[in-house]
Amino acid sequence: MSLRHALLAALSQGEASGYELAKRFDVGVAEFWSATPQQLYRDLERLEQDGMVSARVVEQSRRPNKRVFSLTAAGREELRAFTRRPAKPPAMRDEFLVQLQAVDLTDPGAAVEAAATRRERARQKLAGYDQLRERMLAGRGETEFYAESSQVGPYLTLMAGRMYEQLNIRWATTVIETLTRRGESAPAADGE
Amino acid sequence: MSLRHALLAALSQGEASGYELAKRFDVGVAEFWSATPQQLYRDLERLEQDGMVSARVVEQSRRPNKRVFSLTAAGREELRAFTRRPAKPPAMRDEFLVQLQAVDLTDPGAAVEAAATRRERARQKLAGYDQLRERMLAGRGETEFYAESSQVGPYLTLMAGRMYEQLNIRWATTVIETLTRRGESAPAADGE
DNA sequence: AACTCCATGTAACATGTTACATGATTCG
DNA sequence: CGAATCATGTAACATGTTACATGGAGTT
Repeated sequence: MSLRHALLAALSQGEASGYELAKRFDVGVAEFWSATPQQLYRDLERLEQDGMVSARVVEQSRRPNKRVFSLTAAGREELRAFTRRPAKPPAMRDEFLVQLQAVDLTDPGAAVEAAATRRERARQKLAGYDQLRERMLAGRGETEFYAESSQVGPYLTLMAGRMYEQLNIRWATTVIETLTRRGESAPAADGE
Repeated sequence: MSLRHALLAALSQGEASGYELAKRFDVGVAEFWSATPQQLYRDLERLEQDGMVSARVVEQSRRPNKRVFSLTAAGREELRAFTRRPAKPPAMRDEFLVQLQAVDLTDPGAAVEAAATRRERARQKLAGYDQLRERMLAGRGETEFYAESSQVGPYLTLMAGRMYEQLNIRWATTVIETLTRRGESAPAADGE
């Protein structure tokens, strides 16, 4: 029961429609909680029924109307209560690591390609995060920012995302180099 | 449908019982794929029905008997096919990051504590990984190891786990310092 | 004319989590 | 004697994923 909380946390940064939240969750900011659009729509419904968020229809001229959600007092209270409870340990699901675990019984070429894909993805994510960071800092240094801003939370989670992608880049590079070097010296493990 | 593949990958390192796999998944090695014991038992059943693994009952003297699972030829083939398919992007679920995202509207004290817990956990995981690493290297240097071993896959995933926990330690430290410094200068954001 | 973007949803299905049950053995 | 460890499971429930549906506006 925790996408609900992720949604509340996202809405604590300001109101948004389901579609906008879907983009945030699918693409970028929320590197730490993944969800598909369908989940969002479903859980927003439920949050509304539970009185945690309220929806307001915004009519648009040459676009479909949208329902913009914002936190209610109850929602804010629930979010506060959540932040005081101990957090569950993080859970990861990484198919590429599963594939790599079994690399010794396959063609390492596929793994090298997959690592390159991973690295490229990480670079793009990192670039996105860096832009966001510039916008948040708005010309100030980190120390100034910490003193002035009321957005320390989002900044710290953004830093987590940045560090994570930097790690991905470094690590993927190691994987590529290691497997490539092996492929050269040993003539590849063909068959069993 | 991918815990199945994680199980196949785990079994590619040698046969194991459900209970043993549960420990690997719950505690340590498989930092990159989390699962509860119940899931494992259920999916092992299914894998057996599908002919991907075969079970062998091992009678034990002063312990309950156990069913030890190993890959069948079909299972190994399925695993190979899986490693050749493009991997889905990784998915993370991290409650602490959700809490931190909303830190600006709560007491930062709870977040500092949570960060300290996270750091402690990361240290313990890292220590476990380091031990495992020593055992894998068995006195050899990395270069030697890469040249000799048929366990490059597990080693590389282990490295990913190590780097990830090192990141956690560094990042949690930043969070603690930042929030503590803020708590000193500003007299804490009480109420709204 | 075909395609992408905005915007929201339903329904069916697959996975993951929690609570509970069992029963012997070893450790303090 | 109570707790932890080994070892496996069932059942109920909560979440997450996939496929499909709709429909106007702008873009190539």
